Amino acid sequence: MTPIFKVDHTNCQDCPIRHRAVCAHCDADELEELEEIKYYRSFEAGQTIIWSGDQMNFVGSVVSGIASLTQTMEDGRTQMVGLLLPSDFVGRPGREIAPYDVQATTDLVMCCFRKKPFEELMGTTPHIAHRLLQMTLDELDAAREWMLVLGRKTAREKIASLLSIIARRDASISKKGNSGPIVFDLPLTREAMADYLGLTLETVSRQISALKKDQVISLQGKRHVTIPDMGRLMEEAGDDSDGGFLV
Amino acid sequence: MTPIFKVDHTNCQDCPIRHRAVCAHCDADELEELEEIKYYRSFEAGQTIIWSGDQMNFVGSVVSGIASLTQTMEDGRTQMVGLLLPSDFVGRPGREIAPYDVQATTDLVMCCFRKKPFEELMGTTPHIAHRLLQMTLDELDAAREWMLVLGRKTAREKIASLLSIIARRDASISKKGNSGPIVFDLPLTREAMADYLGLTLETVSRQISALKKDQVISLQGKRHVTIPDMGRLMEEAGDDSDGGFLV
DNA sequence: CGAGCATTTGACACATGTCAAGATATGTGG
DNA sequence: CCACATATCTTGACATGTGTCAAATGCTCG
Repeated sequence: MTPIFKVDHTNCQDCPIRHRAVCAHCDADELEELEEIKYYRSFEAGQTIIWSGDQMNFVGSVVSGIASLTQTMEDGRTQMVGLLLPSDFVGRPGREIAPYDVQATTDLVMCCFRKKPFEELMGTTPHIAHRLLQMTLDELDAAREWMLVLGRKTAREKIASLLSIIARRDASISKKGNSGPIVFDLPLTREAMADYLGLTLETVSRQISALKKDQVISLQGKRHVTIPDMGRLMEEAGDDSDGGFLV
Repeated sequence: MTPIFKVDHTNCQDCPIRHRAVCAHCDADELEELEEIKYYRSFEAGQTIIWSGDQMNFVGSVVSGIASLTQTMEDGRTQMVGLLLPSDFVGRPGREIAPYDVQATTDLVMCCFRKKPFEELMGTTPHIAHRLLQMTLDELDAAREWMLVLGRKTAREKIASLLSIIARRDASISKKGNSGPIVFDLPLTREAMADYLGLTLETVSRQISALKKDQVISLQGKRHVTIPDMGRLMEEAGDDSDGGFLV
């Protein structure tokens, strides 16, 4: 059933996330140790990778595709609490039980490590532990940034915030000149966007239509977005338009 | 002006947060190194400890009292993104500029470390780095828990969630038998609660009145709260009442 | 070509925000 | 110790943004 997507590299040296993932700071020796406990897994869009409450017997990195972390209340209300992009880390060393659902939002490849050996490796290779601390602190900042969005922004600002985050990420990968229009594909359905933003999918749809009418964005099809003026979008997001963002 | 509150211990061995803070796993030698770069600072309720955008030249632990992290938009909307209790860590090794305001919500004592030496110590004493990773992962979980509150809960559920968090914390410190009424003082003004919950202070006030009318809570004065039935409160919070909480 | 999703749009309800007044605590100076 | 001044909190009336329910439209893929 599960299709195996191509992993077009075989060793860590050629890995596309080599310099950004949890293994970023590792030297050749350390990589060799990681190679021994790693394996690739592929998931198709929509598949659940880990169920909240499950035993977690691996941790790992997203190699390609997008995954989401979601929490669900008993009555079915759900909130996405994290969006995992290539190089992001999944799982928590030292914890047995998964606290959220992890789902593949798009087709996805993960580089997994068996949990026990990985935890042991953490103790002996400070480079891994240190990198994981950095990444966790970054995620904490991102989560707090998102708390402002959820708690204080209007629906329109929420949509603009989400679009500018995705646009910024795409820009940081494809390194275009930073003026001129930005173009990308939305990797999320309206429902996923709603779950991320704490809105309903109807409100998401309405606000996207409104932004389109006001020419803040334009759409080709449902998913292909063009942003003629990034500064304008960031104003709509309620952020400082001078983009004061520290990477 | 700034009153100096009593710090009734002089060395780390007698410190009330010795076994919970970033130094928890340190052995005697490591503590000695920390002693050399530490100093205490006191703040009175309402004082700002660090302004967003400021240079940060120290990191540290909350010894007593409560601090809050807040983000502010240009038009003045503010969202609290973290509540720091005794033993919680302030600041981020490897970062120059503070991303949020840090304020003393109550009178507060911090155990500060000069940033540079602390960062060096992190490199040489894995116990500190490891503990900081643990604590950061815990904070990340708390932040994500809070994203569900902000994004999906009603005003009444938000208030109940906040009360149950504070109640749970107080219970974990004062270790009462876990049935029977719980009593505590609210350390937050209605406005601070509103900023934490993404509400207005009027809505906070109304919902507290409503919970009081429905006998979920009772008040003696404005700040002194009694919870006759913790399970009931957690139902109101929309959480599983069987308290499925992993410490 | 038709079935099944994803998305858009409309009408209406309701929760929460806004603005304004009063009430209750808290502290200060006479 | 009292009286006033100030901050905090409560309550009311009304406005509005977002949710809910329902139907129509547009895609995608067998």
